[in-house]
Amino acid sequence: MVAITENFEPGKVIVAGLSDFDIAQIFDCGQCFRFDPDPAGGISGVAFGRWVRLEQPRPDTLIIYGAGREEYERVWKRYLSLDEDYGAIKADIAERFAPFDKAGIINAAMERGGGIRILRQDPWETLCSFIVSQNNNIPRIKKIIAALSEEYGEKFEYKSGDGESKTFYSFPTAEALARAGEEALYALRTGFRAKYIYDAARKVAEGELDLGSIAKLPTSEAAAELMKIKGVGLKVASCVLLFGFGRTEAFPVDVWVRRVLDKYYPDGLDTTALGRYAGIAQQYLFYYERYINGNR
DNA sequence: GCCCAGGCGTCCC
DNA sequence: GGGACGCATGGG
Repeated sequence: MVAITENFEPGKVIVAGLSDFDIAQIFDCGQCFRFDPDPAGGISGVAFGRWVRLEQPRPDTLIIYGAGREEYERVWKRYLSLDEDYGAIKADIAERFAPFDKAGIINAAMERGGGIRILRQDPWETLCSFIVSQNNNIPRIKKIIAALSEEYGEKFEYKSGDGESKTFYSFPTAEALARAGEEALYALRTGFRAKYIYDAARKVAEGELDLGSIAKLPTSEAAAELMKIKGVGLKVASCVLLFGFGRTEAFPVDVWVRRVLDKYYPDGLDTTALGRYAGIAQQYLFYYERYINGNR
């Protein structure tokens, strides 16, 4: 069911009629590193240089603090994939998996992580985030992304009508990171990834790689372009395509998904036959194995 | 202390 | 094309 927006106030948006939507799952399933539980309630964070706090008082209702109606329609609706019919998407996934999945693992995964939505994040930020993610753990990935933003992003002050205020930083541009230089990036405890972040920043800043053009390429060609960056292999490229370019067919295989494939699909799962929502299915499986079966 | 993390580049077969 | 290994750092 597509979201129905029933009430808007300045600086606050209420979205009702939701299904297949759970902010806790969306922001704690390893796709986004800039949102965290907020002391005032719910979850808050930064995207596209804007700060918002999200609350979900009931399963079918979302409150967005820090955005007005126009901004919701232009930014957050798309970011949160509230313009997608996840009921239909799940039905498509179940059908595609049926030949491979006698045990019904995908159905269990869709049950447990049923509120996940694939965010449509900024491609550049997503690229840097998943470069940082390699051989790294999520708390530390978050710390590094925050450090990059505080050091080289733009500083903003958010103030609501009722006294809520927040200082936040946008994610730095490619130009800003290229200007900073590799050594400065290394100084932020990025480790061996500093040269990778720098290479990405330099290529994008100098126009050697145009993310806008990549957005128009077929998925496999787009992946090949992204993999020209040092430190970007198939897995990182797939994550960037899925979480940053809205390519829901991209199917990242990391250690957890590898485990899922070996464990539940020993006879093989043809990941190229899973359709245009394969990446969303991948995210249900990732969440299921890591957060439900795994011990974190 | 130890193992491991949403991998990748490099070397070697 | 595939398997072993090193990599910076810090979370659990």
